[in-house]
Amino acid sequence: MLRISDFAQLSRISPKTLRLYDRLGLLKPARVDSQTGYRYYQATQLPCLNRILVFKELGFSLEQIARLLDENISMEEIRGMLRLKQTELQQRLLDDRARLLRLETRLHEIEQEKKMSNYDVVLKPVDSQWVAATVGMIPNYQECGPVFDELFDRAANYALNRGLKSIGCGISIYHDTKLRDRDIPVEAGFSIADRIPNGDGVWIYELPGVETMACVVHRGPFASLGPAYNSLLAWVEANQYRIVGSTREVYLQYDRDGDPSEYVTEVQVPVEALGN
Amino acid sequence: MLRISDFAQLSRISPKTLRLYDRLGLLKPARVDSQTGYRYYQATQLPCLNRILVFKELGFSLEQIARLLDENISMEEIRGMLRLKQTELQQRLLDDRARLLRLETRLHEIEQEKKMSNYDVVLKPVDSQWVAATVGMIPNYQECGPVFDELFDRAANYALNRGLKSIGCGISIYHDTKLRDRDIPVEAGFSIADRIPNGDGVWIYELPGVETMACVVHRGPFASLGPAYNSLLAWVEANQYRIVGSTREVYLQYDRDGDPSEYVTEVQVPVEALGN
DNA sequence: CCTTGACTTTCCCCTTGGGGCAAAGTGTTT
DNA sequence: AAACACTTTGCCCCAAGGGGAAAGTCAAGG
Repeated sequence: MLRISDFAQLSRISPKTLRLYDRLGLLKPARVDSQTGYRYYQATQLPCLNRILVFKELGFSLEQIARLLDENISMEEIRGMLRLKQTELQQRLLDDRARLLRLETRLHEIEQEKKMSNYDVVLKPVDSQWVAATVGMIPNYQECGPVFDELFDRAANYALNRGLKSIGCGISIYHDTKLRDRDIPVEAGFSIADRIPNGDGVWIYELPGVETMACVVHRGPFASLGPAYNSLLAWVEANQYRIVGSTREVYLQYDRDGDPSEYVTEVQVPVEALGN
Repeated sequence: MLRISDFAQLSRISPKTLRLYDRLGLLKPARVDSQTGYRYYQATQLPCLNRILVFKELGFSLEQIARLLDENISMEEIRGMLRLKQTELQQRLLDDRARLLRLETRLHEIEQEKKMSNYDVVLKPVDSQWVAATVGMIPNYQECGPVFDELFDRAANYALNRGLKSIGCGISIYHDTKLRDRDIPVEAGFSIADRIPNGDGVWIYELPGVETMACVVHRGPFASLGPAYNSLLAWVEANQYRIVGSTREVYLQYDRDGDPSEYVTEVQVPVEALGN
């Protein structure tokens, strides 16, 4: 009969941990002195402990291990749990590889430019939302202000006249950004909470959600959005994603008569992981 | 000015989490009403939050992120932290790959044999230890009992006559196991707590520790050690390790006149990861 | 036989990054 | 003025133990 610290030394598991395993029912001591509460173990319990350690090393929680050690468990169920853990591990490998790539991209950037980019690209899902949108065409990216003003005004006036008490953020959508850099078709509109009918060249529809949207937030006038786009697109390429939809701009903070340096705009582009 | 849940919706971060970041100094609200304690945020704080999210996604702790966002941090220090995280991630990738391999090995075993092996192989470091050992030669693995008995007796008697109050586990070491299966040179001895001089063909020396020892525990008579060896060696090969030292047997529970089915023996083989 | 030191027990608090819930206070709308 | 949505702080919870305290237990030395 071994005392707890002897068994601990034999197995290289701390007494604290052995007490925990006792409490959780993973490994009961061979005998517990009912007078003193002292735990006594036997060397024959080492194989059982080793099985616990193997499962732990494979990434199972102590609760799952308790299930795996249960007498009444079928081989089928064990296999199922292993399979589940397998796909879980595979997923984590993929995630970690992507993470490492992002980290190395950032390291490169720091080492090349001696500073950190002003833009941080995040991936997030975007929910679908109802919008009141107008459609137009801008001549190019420099002279689009007046066109947008008119499009947004039309959408806003229509929605408010139709009884909406408030409208959400302004949103614009650029289609075909790759094929042309002039005479670009755009949508401009607002997210809305309540549904109203179409009319006056204003379409009410549900802008679909996007599972993975690469986003960057820009602060300042629209004329300085260029670097934000550059950062976003460089990130997408460096981290092995592919653009799978239309670019959006969300005007989080905007006041036509306010200080442009206070504008806050989120640029969003739907992406999909390239590699596997 | 946005209330906490508005800002939460904008950033897809829960109010709870925003409060936590406030408390940890990661992201203070633009204004806190001193009367009510209400937190008010501004859209211009989104870039800062996004930087936090990026670092979090890279695997940094909130405490580390607080350091990374500190104004007084140098580019050098940031680079250092990123580099550290990089090697950490690389190591985790290696570990996870090994883990996955072990898991798949086990799954294969279950699917082939419809049951789990009786032996669980664990990796652990083994410390160096002082031993009192004798050297001998066994004709083969079947008829080694008498030789071992004599070798162990000699070592034990010598140690006890030299004043040692107690001796530790019996240990035997097999050299050259690959080159021959008969006339095998072996060492047999005991771990000891105090150092005594050599003599009578008994060597006192420090058995070196092993960084990574693949171990399996067998319960039962020595004659049935074969399957334990088979499991251990099969595991080493399937999981891409290489044997880098002499096999050891540690007799954790042994009584020459006791019931052999109660014997507990640990078979140890020093290994090293093959792949990289 | 007694003391001493090593060991063991239980109990409580701590770690990360929040989630859940309760009570009490605020803000906006009808 | 009441109703309802929102916010605040505070407390407990998760996993797998680590650290330490107070009290009890064991074996060896004097």
